[in-house]
Amino acid sequence: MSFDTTGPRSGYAIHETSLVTLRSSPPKERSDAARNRVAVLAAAAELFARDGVEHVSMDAIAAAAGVGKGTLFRRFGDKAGLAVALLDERERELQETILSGPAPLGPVTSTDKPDPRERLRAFVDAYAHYVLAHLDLVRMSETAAPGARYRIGAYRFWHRHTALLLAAARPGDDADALAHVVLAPLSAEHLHAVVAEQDADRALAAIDTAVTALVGEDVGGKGTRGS
Amino acid sequence: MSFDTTGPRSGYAIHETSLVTLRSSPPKERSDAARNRVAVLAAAAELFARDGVEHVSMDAIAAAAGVGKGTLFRRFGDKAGLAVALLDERERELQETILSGPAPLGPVTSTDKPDPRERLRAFVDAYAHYVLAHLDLVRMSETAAPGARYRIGAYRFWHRHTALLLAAARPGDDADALAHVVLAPLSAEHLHAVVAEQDADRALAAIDTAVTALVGEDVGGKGTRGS
DNA sequence: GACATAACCGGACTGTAGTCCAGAACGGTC
DNA sequence: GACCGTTCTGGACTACAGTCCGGTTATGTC
Repeated sequence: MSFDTTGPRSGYAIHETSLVTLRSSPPKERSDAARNRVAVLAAAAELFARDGVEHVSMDAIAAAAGVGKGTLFRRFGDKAGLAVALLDERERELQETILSGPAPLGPVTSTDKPDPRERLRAFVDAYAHYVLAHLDLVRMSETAAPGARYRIGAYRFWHRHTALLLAAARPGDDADALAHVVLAPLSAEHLHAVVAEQDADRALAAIDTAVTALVGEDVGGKGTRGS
Repeated sequence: MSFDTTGPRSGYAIHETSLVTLRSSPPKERSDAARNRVAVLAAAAELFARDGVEHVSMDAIAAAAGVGKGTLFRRFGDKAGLAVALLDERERELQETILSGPAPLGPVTSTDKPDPRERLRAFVDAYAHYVLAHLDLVRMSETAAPGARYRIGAYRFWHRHTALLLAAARPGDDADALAHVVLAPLSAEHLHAVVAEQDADRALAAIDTAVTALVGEDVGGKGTRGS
């Protein structure tokens, strides 16, 4: 539970009521600690790439990085934390686009204000692609410890974003609760299983179908279907 | 992976294309094996009730049952398998109602043929209640081993059922893929997290909102909403 | 540059899931 | 009731995640 809070990582924190960027705590990090952090991340990335995320033990990573196990766990908490650190960079990109990038993902558009329905659909699709692209790593970050998915800051970020869009698209509904439902099929565990059984395109299409049914196609909003 | 297939357990198997009841393999079970199975299940149930599912180790169960660890794993495969065996009874009840019980859950109605939309909503609600009632145990059965949820026969049963109803309610869509999406927010891991953060009623209401948006209210089918 | 203090380091240690296999127990046969 | 192939048993064994703490090293101060 005691986590690394010193390093220049974990880019975003979520303000209670709105999405806010916030560089994490003052970059006070001892030089040896910094050296080790880099060594660990490099070693982990290499071992994961070589042997597959599932077959790499924390001992092996510590050994490859030339670092003790204690150091490894002190900095990253657990296996999930290590995965989060490795994903941080790429995740940040997506987060930045969502916060301040061009439509449909972000809020920036030349004409009028962006449509929350389209933004939601675009977000779900983009996020699903992100998870699929780093499936094993994300899966580890979500399942290494029970309940990990819902504890990490990133999930709260995605949840908040989803809830804000839902609140705009479906006023009157319980956006916070609905957002969890929308995010459920985007868990790495779920996508992993579905993709293995069917294939990615069908899974993505089905998710889009469900989201579209929930919020509708676009502003013209003619319900969703008419049987 | 090598599983117990002898005992009178695991009530249903799923035929490739339709829902079929099928008592499992011939009840050929050696008397010592039967004795031990009962002892293990009884010991597990008691320890779980006393100390909480999370805090009971397989060693402890084996010891309490007066049985070796090897026996425990041979019969139940892993922790998830043990949970499945314990849930079997209650799950079977729900399955039976769905297969041959009264509407809205089952297909039996006095008037005309049952409406798949209502049946789907009823099923989702009933299943969610079932999971919530045995949250820790179901959670263990789904998360003890990675991907466990999607391997156990029960999931395939629920998935098949959901897919059949979806195929009737939304012809033209990819029912198999959509069924996975519908089941995603019903995972124990997900419900556990959401219930801890909000509460059960909001979670249930949100799930119902989403399902209703997907299939509509009833046969009268006037789309879902019109902004 | 010596000192004090806080932060960090690493490997021995613990607890648990899951494997393995030599031998015991079963149950059918003559 | 003795024999035999099959199935089951149980505890020693491995591998891994995660904890703990005495010793070490960086950094700010005089």
